[in-house]
Amino acid sequence: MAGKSRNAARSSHGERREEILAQALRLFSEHGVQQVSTRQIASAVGISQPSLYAHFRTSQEIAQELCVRAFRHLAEDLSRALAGEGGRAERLRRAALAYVSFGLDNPDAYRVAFMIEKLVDHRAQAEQGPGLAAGLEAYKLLRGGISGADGTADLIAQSVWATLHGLVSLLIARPHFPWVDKAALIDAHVTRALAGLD
Amino acid sequence: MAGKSRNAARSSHGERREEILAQALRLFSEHGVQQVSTRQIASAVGISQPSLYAHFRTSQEIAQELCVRAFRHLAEDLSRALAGEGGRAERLRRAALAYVSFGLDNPDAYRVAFMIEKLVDHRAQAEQGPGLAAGLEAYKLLRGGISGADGTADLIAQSVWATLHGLVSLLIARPHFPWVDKAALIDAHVTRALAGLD
DNA sequence: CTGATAGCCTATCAGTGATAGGTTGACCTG
DNA sequence: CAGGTCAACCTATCACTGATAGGCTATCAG
Repeated sequence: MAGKSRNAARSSHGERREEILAQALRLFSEHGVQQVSTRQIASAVGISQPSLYAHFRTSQEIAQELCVRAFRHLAEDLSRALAGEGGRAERLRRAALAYVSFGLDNPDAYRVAFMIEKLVDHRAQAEQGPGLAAGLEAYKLLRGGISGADGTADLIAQSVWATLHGLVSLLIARPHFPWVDKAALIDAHVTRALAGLD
Repeated sequence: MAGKSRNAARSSHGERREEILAQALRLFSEHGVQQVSTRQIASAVGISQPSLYAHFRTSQEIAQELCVRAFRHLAEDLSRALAGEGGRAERLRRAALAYVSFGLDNPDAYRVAFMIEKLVDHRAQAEQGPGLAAGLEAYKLLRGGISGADGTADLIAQSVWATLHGLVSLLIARPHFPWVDKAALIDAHVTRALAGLD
């Protein structure tokens, strides 16, 4: 019955943990999440590959933690946009643009949260937890900004969200598609996404 | 100059090739593309794992071939919807609904074509070829159905496409999100996607 | 029969995420 | 200071992944 609490470290104040996250973020941004191995991360940090598992239970947990932090950032952006001055339409538009900007500026986090199919099939539904939860937070803010209190707030919010997500995810996943001018596309798309919400 | 054409089989009329594709499609649907290994596919077909490489250059090529076929299917659906009877709005709506249905019915093909980041970074841009090409074909049909001939057809078409894609990809990637009634959501979303296209 | 070749096999590779179990060193308590 | 605890790290190793090398066999054209 010796100590089997080997991997139970997870001290949230660990500096090493932060260093791992920092290097992982850098490598993810450089080479894409899927192309980075645990050995690369460990090597960048200067430790052995198994040592990562003293700080994270699985390799996915690293990506997930980065994703959660990024989405906290998004939630702040949205809050700020929605709370600022201007009429409802103006604030909504600002929020929508913030959403798109966030996705394009944090493509890896965005992928982890909304574009990657986890092992959803057989595992518990809540398994994809952190990533989804962080995204849900952002969604709720959007819904709050939309709510016409007519009972269809969720339906409209989900449609608007899907509309914005569509452009972000396509621009991320297919950067070499013959897009029209991106700035004009984003502007027109956001306008169309929010049309008829009076 | 002895025969180095080991893996250069690729006889497009091979029955084995078809059998491999059929088993791969089944396994992909059951377990998800990412969770299926070449050994599983080979085992299901009844051959050894390396034998797959006599019919396909890489494992991705299998998924890509399935994806191309699925998108040929989508192009047919869209053509049929756009060519049928009814006014422009009615035909467009039918096409949009066909697009969404296709995505939800062929989530794996859809993922391969539009949701997965290939090794885009360092490789040639055209590397992601077949999947993108097949999807492009479908996009062109959509653009053709929209074209108001006012020069902004591409911008509008890309926005509409992104709008539809957004819902499809979110429903695929996040099946456990607390969605409102899906039929109602799809209906409302398509309506919003096509609003103001007169 | 001869030679080419399509299709398959076994053996093997490097690289992947993950686990097992031992070693070190800082810290706190008696 | 002695002894215990424990976080953090190591090496060795696992099962599995996609992919390659090279040899065997059956079929078919000449």
